[in-house]
Amino acid sequence: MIPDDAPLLIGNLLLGALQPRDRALLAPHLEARECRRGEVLFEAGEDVSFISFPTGSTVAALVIAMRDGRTVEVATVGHEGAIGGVVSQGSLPAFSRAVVQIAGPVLRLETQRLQETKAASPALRNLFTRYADCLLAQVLQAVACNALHPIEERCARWILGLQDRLDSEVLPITHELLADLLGVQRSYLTRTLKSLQQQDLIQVRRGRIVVCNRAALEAKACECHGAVKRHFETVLGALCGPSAPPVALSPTRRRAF
Amino acid sequence: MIPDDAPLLIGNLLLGALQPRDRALLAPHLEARECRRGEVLFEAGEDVSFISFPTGSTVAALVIAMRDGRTVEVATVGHEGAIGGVVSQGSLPAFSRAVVQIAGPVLRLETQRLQETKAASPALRNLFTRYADCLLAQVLQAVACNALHPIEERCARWILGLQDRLDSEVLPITHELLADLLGVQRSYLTRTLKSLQQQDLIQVRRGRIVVCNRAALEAKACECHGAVKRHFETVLGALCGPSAPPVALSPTRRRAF
DNA sequence: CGCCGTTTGTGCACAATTGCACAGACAGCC
DNA sequence: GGCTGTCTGTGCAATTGTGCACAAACGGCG
Repeated sequence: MIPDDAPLLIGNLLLGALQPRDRALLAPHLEARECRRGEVLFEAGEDVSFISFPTGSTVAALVIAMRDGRTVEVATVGHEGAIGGVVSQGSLPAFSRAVVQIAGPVLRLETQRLQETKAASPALRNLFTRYADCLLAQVLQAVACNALHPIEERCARWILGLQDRLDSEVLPITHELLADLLGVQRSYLTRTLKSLQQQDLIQVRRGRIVVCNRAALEAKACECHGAVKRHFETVLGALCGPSAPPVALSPTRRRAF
Repeated sequence: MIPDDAPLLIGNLLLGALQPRDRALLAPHLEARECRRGEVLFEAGEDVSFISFPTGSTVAALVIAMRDGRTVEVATVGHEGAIGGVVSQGSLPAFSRAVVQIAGPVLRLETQRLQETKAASPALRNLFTRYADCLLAQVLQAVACNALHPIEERCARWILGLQDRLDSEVLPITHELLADLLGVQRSYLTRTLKSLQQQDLIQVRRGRIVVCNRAALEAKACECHGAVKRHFETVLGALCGPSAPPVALSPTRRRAF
């Protein structure tokens, strides 16, 4: 059992935004787990029995695999949200696989418990509905982004998104993995990263990417990152933003998600 | 006021799948409207005060516009679903624009009415949650599809989707419009359509596309169309499928959506 | 019938991206 | 300190898609 105000619990913005009373309803049922990179939270077609709340710098992703084996990330979730049955909320089969991309601590909750608690608390219901709306917005934007924007811009966008969630300049990811997530060819992605490096936006290291000029990277990225972030701020900002309980990160570096 | 069993009302699969009792809760608040092609149901950023149920062969789309003016369709909704606040369900700002693509009758309902009715009926809540899950699945698949599949396959997929909703071989759409929806160049789309025509899958006419070999078109299309359709059948099939009230279409030609 | 605006067809240069092959570099481990 | 497996860099041909210009075809309307 986790204390209501445990840092772990507050390390997820959704959970952190709850009133102490609502948080107390969930806390007894939350299970802390450490997830490794690559760990599959649920597989496409499976019933989703747990909802996971990444905390700290843990990041998970919804991934769709095609018959030919190629995969793409279709949604990313960090400590700003939750993964699994966010929309369906029942015992429906998952449409996509969920994979841990950046290892770290996660809080798990049985889907059914969440359902019960939602029934009991309008504020909690409201919060999750708002998050679902944001998740959908993120995915809608990704559809458009993949249709219209060249890889370099999408790559820059993706780096920004990961940095927001990690809150660090150093992103532990290989070209290979990033290429898979973007759904592009590894060798071309290497060239793209090198191009970004030549523009002094990032530095490419073995197994990691270092952001050295965030502002310029934002300028290089497509507008999609900003559009989604703005929606999060509009819809969840008052709840998870500045007025939310402080997170264990240096204040000047806190971001919306 | 619309009678509970009016053909118009049953012409939307979601409304048609409701128990007569639940349908009676909504019916008094439904407003029938005729929509023209191009009509904007709501604009991005606006609060969504109405939810619209396309009936018959009316088709609407969620569209995202980029700063440079280019647009893409990010979700399509026909008589299998509903558009507007399906997920957010509250008075949150819409993330994307909603546009009528194929003119026809639509039933409108104030978002707030739907909220009230949901509060009163678990079955209705369940149905809408299921639909929201399917909508999300459709969008997730579109993210992957746009990332991985060449235009010809996506084009074939799109044609199948429209045909499902229209239930006709003849699709009233111009190259120009279709290119906008897919987010590709008109001149290239013309070539793509011609290629599909040369394979005897479709016939290209001025202002319309005629499907002449559905099966072969399905083979040419990417797997995405099938994957989404399967999810609809799994999640909504028992409700909106064969066991649902008959729709005014010839039985052999009925499709899942 | 003939005109006119819209829609479609096509040519061409070139940019973006794939696909594949292979060399080199790094980091951890024994 | 050297081996080994993973990760990164790069060369090159082929394909896919863009961007633009302009001609041709169609169909409704007066």
